Amino acid sequence: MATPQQPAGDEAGSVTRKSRLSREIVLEAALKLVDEEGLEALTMRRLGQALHRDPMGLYRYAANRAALLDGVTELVLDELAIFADDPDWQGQLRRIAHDLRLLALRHPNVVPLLVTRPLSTPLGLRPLGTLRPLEQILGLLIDAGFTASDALHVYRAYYGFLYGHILNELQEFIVDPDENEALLRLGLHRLPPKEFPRLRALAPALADYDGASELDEGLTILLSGLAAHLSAPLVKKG
Amino acid sequence: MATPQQPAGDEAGSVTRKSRLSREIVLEAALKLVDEEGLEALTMRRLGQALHRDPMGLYRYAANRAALLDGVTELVLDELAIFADDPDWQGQLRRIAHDLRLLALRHPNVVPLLVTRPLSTPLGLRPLGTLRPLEQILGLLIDAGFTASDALHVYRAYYGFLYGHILNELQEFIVDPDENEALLRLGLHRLPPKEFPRLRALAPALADYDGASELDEGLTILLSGLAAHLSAPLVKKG
DNA sequence: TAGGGATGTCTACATTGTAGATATTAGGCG
DNA sequence: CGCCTAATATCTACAATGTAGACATCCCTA
Repeated sequence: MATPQQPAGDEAGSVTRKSRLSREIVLEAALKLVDEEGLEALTMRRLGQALHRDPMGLYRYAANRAALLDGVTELVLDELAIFADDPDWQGQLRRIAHDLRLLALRHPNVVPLLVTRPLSTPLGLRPLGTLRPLEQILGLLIDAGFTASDALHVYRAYYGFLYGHILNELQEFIVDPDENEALLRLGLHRLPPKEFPRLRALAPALADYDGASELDEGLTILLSGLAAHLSAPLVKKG
Repeated sequence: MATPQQPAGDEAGSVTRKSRLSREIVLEAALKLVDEEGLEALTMRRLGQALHRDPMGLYRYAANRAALLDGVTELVLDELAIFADDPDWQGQLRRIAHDLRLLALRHPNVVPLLVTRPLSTPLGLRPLGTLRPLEQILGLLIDAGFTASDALHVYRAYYGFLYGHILNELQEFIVDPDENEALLRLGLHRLPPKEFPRLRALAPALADYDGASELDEGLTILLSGLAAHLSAPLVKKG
């Protein structure tokens, strides 16, 4: 009578009688696995054993592995909150950018999915969760006074820059944080000095990358430039 | 005696006696495979059979599959020519950007590698071929009068934007080019109208994406903004 | 002509995604 | 209360992958 749901067919004694699964639970377990052990650790069998389930059962919640990956990206993007009614579009875009940056830093192993999956899925067939930010930002810009097609231009430049920045920042990677010489810390000592003089000389600058402010400066340039070149609404700051 | 090199142990008669391999030949075959059939078609066995060789032999030219992928990205980036002595840095960066864009359009299946591989390899350990553009652009900017650390800032903003644009452009994908209604062409008809009104309304604008000019406009904004915010050299146009 | 390092080939194995058959459960109707 | 049906869970099996390790063969040099 320990497990009220089960009529004692399963005698083996492995106690964990599992509560009903759901797509959300599965995806969250998948995300956890990716966060902790990387993308290639997310296999059906590993995920199954993380959930104490038969791997085959997971196919009820994701048609195949690709769909599972899509689900994970969707789950991550859901963490991004967009308030489409803020009239300060520049401020709003700035906030979103920083939010997405932090999200990427929190889930670095998911970033390849974020940038890669859409490349193999036509716009109209993507998971809705990944299209929602696009729709919402378009709404934000249109509400702020942009033409629909100008809104699209702004969105493209903005999102392009944002994703590019995130990729850049995640790439500049510290090999050995214990080392205090910048050249060594970044592994740049391997590079032939003749061929890569400036890269090597820039080691210290590379080593202290302030991603947030670098992103912010770029955004300032880009957003004000966009505002100037297009049918810019007047609003600027709260 | 048909095959002079072989002392008649191999009787089966498959005639093609293969000329000596080289890393370049292997990588070029790999690139061809990726271009024609996509990334996941690049397996050791498929590549082996494309070269009429035993798959195991390929491990002499690439330590493992990951190294093979790195080699392919290196090969592709080698197509990019950078002339570090041009004093018109803006013009030069513009040209490079368009070159890289075209390169990406020519090898769309390689783009995931371009943006993804560096994420799993620390800067100092990357294939030299992928670091060369960075070094050269730094040289270009420094020669044009930028501080070394300003050059790095410019590079980051520039390359970030460029990669972002390329990703963006490759993502906006036509599902059914035969269809002449934009909504259908992009597969957007699947989206619930209530939730995605602007995206659906923008279908025509999405359908004719002029990547080159979109890239160019973004660059104009970004480069002139960067020049204004930093220790900008005076030179502008040839 | 003999040796030896480089190069090529074969077999084998662990791991993956996933199809398909089979067992087990839960709920509705007599 | 008991059976039938559909959902759900589990097992077995298979083809494909990367790659280790043993073996065979080549070709150049001495």
